[in-house]
Amino acid sequence: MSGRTPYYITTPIYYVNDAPHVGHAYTTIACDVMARFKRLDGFDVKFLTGTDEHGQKVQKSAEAFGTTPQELADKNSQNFRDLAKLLNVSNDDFIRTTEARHIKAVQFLWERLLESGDVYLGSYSGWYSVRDEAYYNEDELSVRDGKRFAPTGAPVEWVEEPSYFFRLSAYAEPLLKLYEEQPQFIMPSGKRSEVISFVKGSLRDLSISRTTFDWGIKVPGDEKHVMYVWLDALANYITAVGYPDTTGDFAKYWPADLHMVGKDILRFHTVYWPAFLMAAKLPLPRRVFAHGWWTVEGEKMSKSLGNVVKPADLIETYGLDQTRYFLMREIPFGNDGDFSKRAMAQRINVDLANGYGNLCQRVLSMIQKYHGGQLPAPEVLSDDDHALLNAAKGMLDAVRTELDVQAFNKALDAIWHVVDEANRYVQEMAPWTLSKTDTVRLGTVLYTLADVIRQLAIMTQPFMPETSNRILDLLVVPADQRGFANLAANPLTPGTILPPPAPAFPRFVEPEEAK
RNA sequence: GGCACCGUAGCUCAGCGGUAGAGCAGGGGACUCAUAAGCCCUUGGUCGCGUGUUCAAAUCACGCCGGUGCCA
Repeated sequence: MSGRTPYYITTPIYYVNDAPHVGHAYTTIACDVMARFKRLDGFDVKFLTGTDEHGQKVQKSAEAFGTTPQELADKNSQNFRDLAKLLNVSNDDFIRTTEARHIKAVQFLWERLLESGDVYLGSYSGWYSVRDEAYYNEDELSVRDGKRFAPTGAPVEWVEEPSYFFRLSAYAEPLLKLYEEQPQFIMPSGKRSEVISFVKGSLRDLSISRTTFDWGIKVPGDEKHVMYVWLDALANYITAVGYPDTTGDFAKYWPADLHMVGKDILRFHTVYWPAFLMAAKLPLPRRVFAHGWWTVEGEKMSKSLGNVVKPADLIETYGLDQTRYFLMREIPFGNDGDFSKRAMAQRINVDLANGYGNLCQRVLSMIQKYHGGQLPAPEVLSDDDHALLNAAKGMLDAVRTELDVQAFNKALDAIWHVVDEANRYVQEMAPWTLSKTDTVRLGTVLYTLADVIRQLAIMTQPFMPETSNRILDLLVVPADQRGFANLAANPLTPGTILPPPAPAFPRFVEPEEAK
């Protein structure tokens, strides 16, 4: 009885040569928020993440470590699996490009590309950067000390070898038509303009196989060649829904609703990938969203500066939900952002501890203090009560609208509007006075507040699952009544005995410098 | 070099033709349920510079300066 609408969302697959940093965490958390939101909103969600394991760079690293590429991949893939767990991410699958299911899918896809007539054997000569796993033109390079470097600063080497090519040049028109007809295929819109101008500037055919190393998926029927790592990698999105079997999960989930990517890999996802899919006669994903980068205290993150922020350290220092909240709230998704201790502490203290957390604490404490911990029953509702309840009622639509375009920060703004209204309501109703003058009215006020907190906690689940659930526990909301359908349908039951409250978000105090 | 985008309060940004806005930070006040939190009030900007269009310009056009991105 699955009448639920499917929703398929993916992170990029992370390259096993990298160590997990805050950028990986950011992408993954953003996807997790979307996935959790959609599930609570009644969708049948598939949320995929995983690792990209082939390529010359991995082979070289393995050689340098005196190990095999497979061993290196096994070890480092596990780091990303651990990261997902550490971040409390709710992915439904974790794909590795070295898995049999993927190799089978990619080889099948290759044959479809061959059939399309858009793959031909030629020979490639040009500059290649192993570090970037990308080809460059002569005029893009700079020369230092007699060596050539890509615009990214990565060294390049001259490669000359037989290679299969994909006739990407034939896809300029269809791609431009796609961008035109589906304006939200590439987001944010600034990135869309960049891709359009890139495609208009003429596309060259793409080399899609290599013969000078062998850590990759073999080209069917010509095993001297391994496939270009990006062709291999991009296909993970269809492997995970069962391709080449196009019934079952593929029929249900494909095309993907959202590929979330960092801005560095936008071109692969908005030019190469749709072109491959068109050639293979498969439906195209609905949206690719490119998010920005985080700097640290105003500086670019880099190994040489030694300022790379590790997710585990953030969680250790600030807490998991606090970190998730900060990353989603601090900047408009798509923009670059700056991570600073000051901004982090401010968000935690102002929004979480003083705003949301303290609201819960003061209300629940008053229920203990004035009502013996038993949830009061509401009597006649006043205009003030209705105003607050209506604000809460409006949250879901507002948040849904914002998350439909990945405006995580605006979604949180909308929720916090209600937090602020509720704190104001407490002040205006002054339950501490009512406790002496009008206990009937007191009961109504406290009940109203408790139910608004219930709705807030339901709404914050996608962003801060752990703490939200703790708040819902304090309100004794049954586990099966925490979906968005329960917002209006299942208000709190008067008379319920509530446990003694505990603060949801502690204030963050910078540890004293040890002297 | 070409094409985009950006330059608005100390900070981050919204507004994009009709008497300058929000959050945070700063200042003051009344309260006390609460995580010394919350609430109310408040200081603060010739909207990068210049010219033009218009009855009217942060808002449109052109030029310049400064910054960012993509491409070459």
